[in-house]
Amino acid sequence: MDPQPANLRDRLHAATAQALLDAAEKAMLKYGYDKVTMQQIASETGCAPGTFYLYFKSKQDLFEAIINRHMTTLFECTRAAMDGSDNPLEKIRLGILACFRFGQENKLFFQVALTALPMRNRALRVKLLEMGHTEHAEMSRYSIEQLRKAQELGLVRKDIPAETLDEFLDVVIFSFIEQLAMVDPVPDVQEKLRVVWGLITGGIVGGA
Amino acid sequence: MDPQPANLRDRLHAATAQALLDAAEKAMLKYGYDKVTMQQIASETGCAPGTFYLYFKSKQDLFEAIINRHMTTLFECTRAAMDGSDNPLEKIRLGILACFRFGQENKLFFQVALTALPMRNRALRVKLLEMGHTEHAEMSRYSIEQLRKAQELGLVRKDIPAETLDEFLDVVIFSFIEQLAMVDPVPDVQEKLRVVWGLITGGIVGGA
Amino acid sequence: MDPQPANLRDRLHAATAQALLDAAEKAMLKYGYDKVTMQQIASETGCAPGTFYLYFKSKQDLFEAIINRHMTTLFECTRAAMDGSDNPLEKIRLGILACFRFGQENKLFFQVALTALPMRNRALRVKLLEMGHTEHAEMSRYSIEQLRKAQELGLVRKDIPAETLDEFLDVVIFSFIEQLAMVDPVPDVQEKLRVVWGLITGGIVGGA
Amino acid sequence: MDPQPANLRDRLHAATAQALLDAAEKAMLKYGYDKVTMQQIASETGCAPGTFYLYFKSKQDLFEAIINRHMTTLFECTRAAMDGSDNPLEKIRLGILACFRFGQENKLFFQVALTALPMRNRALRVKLLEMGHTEHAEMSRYSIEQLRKAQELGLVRKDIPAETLDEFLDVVIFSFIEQLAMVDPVPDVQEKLRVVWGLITGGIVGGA
DNA sequence: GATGAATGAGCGTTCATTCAT
DNA sequence: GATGAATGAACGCTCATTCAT
Repeated sequence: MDPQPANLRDRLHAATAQALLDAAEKAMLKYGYDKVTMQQIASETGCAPGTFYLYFKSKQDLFEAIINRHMTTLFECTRAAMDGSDNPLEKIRLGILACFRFGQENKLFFQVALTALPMRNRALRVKLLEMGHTEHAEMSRYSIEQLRKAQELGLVRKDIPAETLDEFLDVVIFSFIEQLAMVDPVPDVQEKLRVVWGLITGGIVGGA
Repeated sequence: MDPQPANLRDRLHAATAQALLDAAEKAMLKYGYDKVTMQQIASETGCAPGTFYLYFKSKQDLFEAIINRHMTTLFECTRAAMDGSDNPLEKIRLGILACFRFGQENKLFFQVALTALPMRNRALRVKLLEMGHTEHAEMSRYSIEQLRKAQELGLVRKDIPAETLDEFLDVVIFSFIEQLAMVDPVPDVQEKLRVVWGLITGGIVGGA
Repeated sequence: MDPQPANLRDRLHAATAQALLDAAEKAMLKYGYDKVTMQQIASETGCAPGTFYLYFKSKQDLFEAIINRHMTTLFECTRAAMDGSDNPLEKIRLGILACFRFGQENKLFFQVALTALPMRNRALRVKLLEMGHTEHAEMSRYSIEQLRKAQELGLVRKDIPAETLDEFLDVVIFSFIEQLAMVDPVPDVQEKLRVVWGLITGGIVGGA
Repeated sequence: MDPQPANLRDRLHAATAQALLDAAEKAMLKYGYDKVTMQQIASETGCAPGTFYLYFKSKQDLFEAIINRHMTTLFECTRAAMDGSDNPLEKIRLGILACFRFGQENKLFFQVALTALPMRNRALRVKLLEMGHTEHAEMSRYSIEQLRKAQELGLVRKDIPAETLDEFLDVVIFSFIEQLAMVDPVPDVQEKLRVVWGLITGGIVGGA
């Protein structure tokens, strides 16, 4: 993300912040955002409560830093995956696969995020924008663009606007990520995608 | 639910509890679960904070009673709506329509519930079970039964188990209820259902 | 001060507030404003920390209530005393005597106030005005008026403006009150006044 | 005070301490004693917070060192000024003039000192003694001696003990210094002294 | 049953001070 | 000697809950 930090001091600062973030994330996961106290986080992290305030200006700020970190990564992964094909519908499929993989690899994170944020779709978008995230909006724009192209190519139905289709995708994907995050043991992601993609493309009536 | 309360005392107790619930709900809606204090709820209700503790054992309990009441109503409405047809697929469609209507008519409730509860699908189910709700499970059972019948009649694809289809429905429906709750002004429910039902049945590829 | 409180509840509330004020004052006296903590005040008062926040909105507010109470009383006593004569110079003398008496009878209060407030004269006036006190300003106005009358009657020197004379009085009186507050055992107030009045009227050169 | 520091090391130490004191003073003046934090002082000084603890054992100690420095200077100036005449009353007048000048030239310092210390007269004396200051006591002794001489020469009234007269002077002078410190723009010191000296010598009744 | 004043544990946050480097 | 990241005790304040009336 920041490949050349200005100098040694800044690099150390950033590294410590990351370490604290890792530890805080774990603690928040254990108890949930509202329930966990700064003293608990500190004591589980093995440092003093004051220490966090050298790196994050409040409990809320600490939490947002955790969210930010993952969201940025998620959007980067997804975007990279979508570049794996030129076919717009296949781009969408690859993006979803990336999201599922990410969800599976970051189960704990989602477990917290899902309980701490008003994480329903609409609310989440608003929240992310408030937190200065533009990635999600960009992501949506790109996704809608692909859907439109797919419509032009006759790969996707044209009687529903691309924006509505995107919303539908958002909803379904997000819910399945949640499922991956909450279910233990981890299900087979490829298999899961096969089913979800089947439902997304064919609905519950039309089938293979 | 309890058509014959044991005696006058119990009947009075239940009536008062309902009145308190009405008032508390309004107050919680106004400020949100975490933000509102018991003194605020009491003062808006026009009674003393202590009074609530004669009817509910904690703030959390009070909140859950509010959720319960609506959930029960929601399940009753949905079930009643599904009886409007003998065709299993049409039963599902009518059920969804009922859910949408309910969501639209109880926007405020959902706005609170969605921010106060870990309301994602899986989490919600767990929560509802913890809270002693069996309705949702029963609902699912009934819904799965209809889906299976629809599969047998060739109305619904057979390559995906009815349980998975139900989960898919759950996810999509819940998300659209959220959308109805969060969006202002209230969208046209019939039109919304047409789109969602189109996506549910036909997916994003096959069209009408 | 408030001879007919609206009703029983308000009367009880006011009485409790006064009792808490008494206790808090004692505790603040013991440790000083900055040093004393709300828990200390509470524990010395024999109540819980939260209780104070039912009557005063912050530590600062509690402190100001203590100051206000005494300042109001002080100004009332002084004013009443000044009515004891028609001669403007004698009015001034009687006012000073009242201040001294008050200072002597409220030693503890002054000991706190003098350490907690930026109690130097100028700063004090500003502070009192910020706190919504107009009494001191009114007092000054009345005092200056008397000095002007005394000047007209040839009782007081005319080469210095009445405002400057008043400032001089303020300074000297306040310092002597401090002396009375800080010295133990309590000196003879009448004797003290005799000396101070001698200095005020005659300076260090002219004598009786 | 310490004209021959034992050795180079001590001399360096003392020099550094002075430099830190200069910087800390500026920072304290900027924010006030209670408000300013050690990190602020350090960052404005351009050194690390820890550094101060090599020279001063606490924040309080640092503050007292600042006070001490000024007090010592004040007493030296005053004493020097008093040597400007052989007439004991004129000595007093010259001393007061020196105090006023000093107050005027060190407005910022007094502004801090007056809000940070329990600066009323008595309290200040006690404080200064606690801090190891003997200068003020010496000053008083010298001042009282002059007053006594003036009494013997018939220059000053004899019905009031020299100690009481000195206290009176202290009070009046201190208050006028405060006035000089708090008022902006700086008043004419000579004119101020004329008025104060008039009041000190002649009181409010006898005049020029 | 209803009250509401009182409770007090526990919160997020600050900042003078320390000590390993 | 100088550093500054880390400390952690202590702060003012909140609010779900209780219980004497």
